[in-house]
Amino acid sequence: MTTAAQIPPVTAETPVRVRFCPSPTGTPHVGLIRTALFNWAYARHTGGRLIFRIEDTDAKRDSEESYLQLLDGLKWLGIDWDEGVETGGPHEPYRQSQRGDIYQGVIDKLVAGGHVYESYSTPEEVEARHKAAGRDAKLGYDNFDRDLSPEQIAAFKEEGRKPALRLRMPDADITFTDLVRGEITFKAGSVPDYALVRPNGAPLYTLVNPVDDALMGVTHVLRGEDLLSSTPRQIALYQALYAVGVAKYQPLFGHLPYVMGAGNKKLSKRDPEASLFLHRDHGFIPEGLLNYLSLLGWSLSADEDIFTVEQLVASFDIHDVLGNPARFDIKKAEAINGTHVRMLEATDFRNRLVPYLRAAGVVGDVLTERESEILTEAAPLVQERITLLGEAPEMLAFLFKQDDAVDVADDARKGLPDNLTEVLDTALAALEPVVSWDAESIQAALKAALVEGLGIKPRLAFGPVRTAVSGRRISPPLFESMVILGRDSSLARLKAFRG
RNA sequence: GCCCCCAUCGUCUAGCGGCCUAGGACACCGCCCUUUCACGGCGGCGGCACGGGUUCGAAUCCCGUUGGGGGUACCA
Repeated sequence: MTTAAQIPPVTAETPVRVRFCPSPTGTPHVGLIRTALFNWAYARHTGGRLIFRIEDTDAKRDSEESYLQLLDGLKWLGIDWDEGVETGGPHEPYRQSQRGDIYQGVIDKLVAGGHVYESYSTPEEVEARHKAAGRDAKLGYDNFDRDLSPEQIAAFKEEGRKPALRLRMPDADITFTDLVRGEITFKAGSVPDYALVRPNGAPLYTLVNPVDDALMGVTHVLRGEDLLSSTPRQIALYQALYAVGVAKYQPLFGHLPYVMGAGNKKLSKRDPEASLFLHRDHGFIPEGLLNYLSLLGWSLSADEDIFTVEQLVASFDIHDVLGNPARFDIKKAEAINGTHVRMLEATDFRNRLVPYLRAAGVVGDVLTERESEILTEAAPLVQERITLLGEAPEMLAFLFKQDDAVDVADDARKGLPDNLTEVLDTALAALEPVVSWDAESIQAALKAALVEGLGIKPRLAFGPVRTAVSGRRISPPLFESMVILGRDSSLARLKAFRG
């Protein structure tokens, strides 16, 4: 721009202040979380501060429930903030719905400084003018009210009309260097004057978002690509805010690529894959989800896909973020989660299973001593077999059931051999004299009797035993499972299954 | 219509002029390990959208085309 009284830019020496400022509408979306994560990682990487602000200026769409979910989600993931709702800070309040007086003060200054003007045109009138002139109605506002004469204004007032307030866009190209995309120029005249305040006096997002960023001293605006085209308007506003003493400097902008769903569409809130809590319910762990989300537009190195949040923080730089949209691939997300599940320390893993077992009704609200013991012994058996914690209940349920309550799955029953009774009888006879009830002894006894004695293949020999004990075709390692169940339970299940 | 963004295996990406007969991961397909299922190991399949430049040399720089996406609100 060529305007005089340039607003100073943020420099490398300016302490980093980033913000995450969602609107509390609906349940947390993975794209939103990725934005929060990158802001957080950049703040932590640079030793800067993260501000958490709530943009609830649309009473019709915002909800308290959604606000609470945002807090819940961030807390679960370990994304914390230095200033903002709940924690407070030097720029309170952090909910825009409570900042009306502040905005009014800024509006007054903008009006007094002549940066905004009254606009009496209704959207319908603008559209009608475009049509009358043979232009596309989609052109947007036509700057009609920019130079209204005092007489015209008086006439509108006479009619009882109330004006919206619009920012006068400078008549010059607007260029800025996007932190992820590089230099971007919007040609002069391509952005019409836009509304900052509704005719009823209510401030719009277009005003309050930059105003709060300015007031809170935000240095790096890292947000979704969908806001890229509103950046020239914000830069123009910043000039005005600087002129009236509200802004100290011009922040840097970085527009993060979209998180796409299947096909070529942005992952929508309707899409189940977009729901943070659905992923949590399925058994994603924070480590795994954060790792995967980081990979959407960023990478640690050429050949490492698995890393911790500490590594993310140590290496994350907004300048390394890619500009192209990334597809959310649930398969890869799960694979990465699985790797993190396996990296968990055994006790930690065991404890994280509890809520999932509880939700599935496998254990009660409070673990009994026996349940706790079973879980401790069984958890290591499934840690390498699941990618999502939610897979554990189905795999472990049989260990917590009464011997007469084991249900047999259809596919398990279908795979049974013709000589089922013979196999079970032989297994029973081999197991009864086993003195030391440990995995090695059980395996040795069964192998000798079935594989060597009966001459059948291991998978055919152990399959019936597995089904009798667990009711499943697939289970944690059989012998270890029988150890956990104990001799009495194991034999009782074999007998019961034989009928 | 106008404005803006994006373009390497199916997907996420490494690559920032010679190290590239393009590397890794997920997915997929084989084989090995194996009491099921996994895990793990080994191997395979598969890509620089197209066309012009610039250069001794281009996936890398420039222009164009095509394709995709977003914006064009008195929503955020």
